[in-house]
Amino acid sequence: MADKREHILIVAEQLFGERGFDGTSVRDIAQTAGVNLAMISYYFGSKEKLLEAMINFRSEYAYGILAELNKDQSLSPWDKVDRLVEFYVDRILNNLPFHNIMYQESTAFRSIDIKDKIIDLKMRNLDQITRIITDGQQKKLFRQVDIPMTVGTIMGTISSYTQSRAYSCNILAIREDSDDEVFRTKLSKRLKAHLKQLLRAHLDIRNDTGPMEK
Amino acid sequence: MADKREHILIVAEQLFGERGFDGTSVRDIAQTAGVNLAMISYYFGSKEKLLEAMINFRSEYAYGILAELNKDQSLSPWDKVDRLVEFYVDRILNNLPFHNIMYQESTAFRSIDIKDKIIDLKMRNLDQITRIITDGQQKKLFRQVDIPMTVGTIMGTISSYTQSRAYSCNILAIREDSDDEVFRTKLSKRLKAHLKQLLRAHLDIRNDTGPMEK
DNA sequence: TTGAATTAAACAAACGTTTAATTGATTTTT
DNA sequence: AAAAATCAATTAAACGTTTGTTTAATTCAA
Repeated sequence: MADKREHILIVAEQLFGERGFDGTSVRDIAQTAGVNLAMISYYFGSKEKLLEAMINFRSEYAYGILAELNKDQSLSPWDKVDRLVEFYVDRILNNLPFHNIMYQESTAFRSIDIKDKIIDLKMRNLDQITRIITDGQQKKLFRQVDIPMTVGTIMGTISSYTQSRAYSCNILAIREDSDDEVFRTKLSKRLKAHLKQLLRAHLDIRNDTGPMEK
Repeated sequence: MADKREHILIVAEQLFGERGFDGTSVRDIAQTAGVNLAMISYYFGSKEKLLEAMINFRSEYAYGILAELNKDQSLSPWDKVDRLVEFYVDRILNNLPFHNIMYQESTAFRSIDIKDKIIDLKMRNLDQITRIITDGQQKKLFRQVDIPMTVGTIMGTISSYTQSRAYSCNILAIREDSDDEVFRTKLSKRLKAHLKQLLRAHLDIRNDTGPMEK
């Protein structure tokens, strides 16, 4: 085992993601990770600090890519939106356990530290997406929309299908015990296609609301 | 206290909604409800069956209204979509604790009974909304969209803002300790406006995707 | 030999649930 | 009408686990 500390983090991520923070005991983690119970206190101090360490561990890598997307001058705003959708769907689907934890922990307020970290993460997301959309607006391609709500739509749509595997499999018309890869592939395609179509219509300046046909 | 059993259910709903199922002890519930600890086993059998009873208790009332909306012949599909948005935003915002529980419990699989109940609830929602949208499609007002994904968008957008009060208050530009009513009113307005605008663009047959301006 | 890594064992507290006794009102019997 | 019986409602206490954390001893490499 190369890095025992990291190994514990990954095992804990899996379990927290499946059973929730309160639904997972430190004994569960220790046993699954194949380490002694006391090692968790030894490395992290407490169960709660383990969660905090996990958020730090996973947050770092997420920042770079979106910022890069924004810098790329060669991409049109429309291309950027498509890339954005692909980026988020891929990132969430490839990190389902962690996403589930963030998802659950943003409701529960475990500690001020953790709460602030999660809000910080969300704010950065919002900030990056805001730049992409305002850029499109300045170039007269996108219409005026409620940007924070639009971000909620993107994240919320994805979450609503990562949250309940049973329901999702039902919709995707695959067996509930299907391979994880099959599940992700099917869901990824479906989500990306939907979100792209949705955002094209939502953002396009030519779709600014005229009178409705009755 | 008129109906002690119901009173326990309501208190438990509050606590589960705030702290999660695993984060709430039966002693918490008993103390907050002002009843003896043993009464919870006496009335419900177990903590898990209390949750099940709660889902039954809350599920019943939800069905009627949407079905009625579908029957109403005088409303155009566009009107129905607007009503739909208003119905869902209101219902969720007026039942935040229960919504949070459903939200959390659809990830955790507490028991097969509970899982099935939640899926059943979701399926009924999907079914009702499907009727509204296919109706609009048959009348050549709505274009072809991925209906289950669109439902996910509606529910997910709302959830993404009911899930984390701290973040939402940040976006709504109100203080985090604002009155509950203030929070709901502001969020309701914002969500309804956004979702209506979004769905108008998304569903309108005139917005069927032509080539994008570059 | 020093100090970090690892262990089994123990800790007190909290957990969900059960027990056995008691209350209080309603029904049945005298 | 009074007494007895019945049964659901309620209680304090205890049950056996499980919880997160700590201790003190031991291993192991530097």
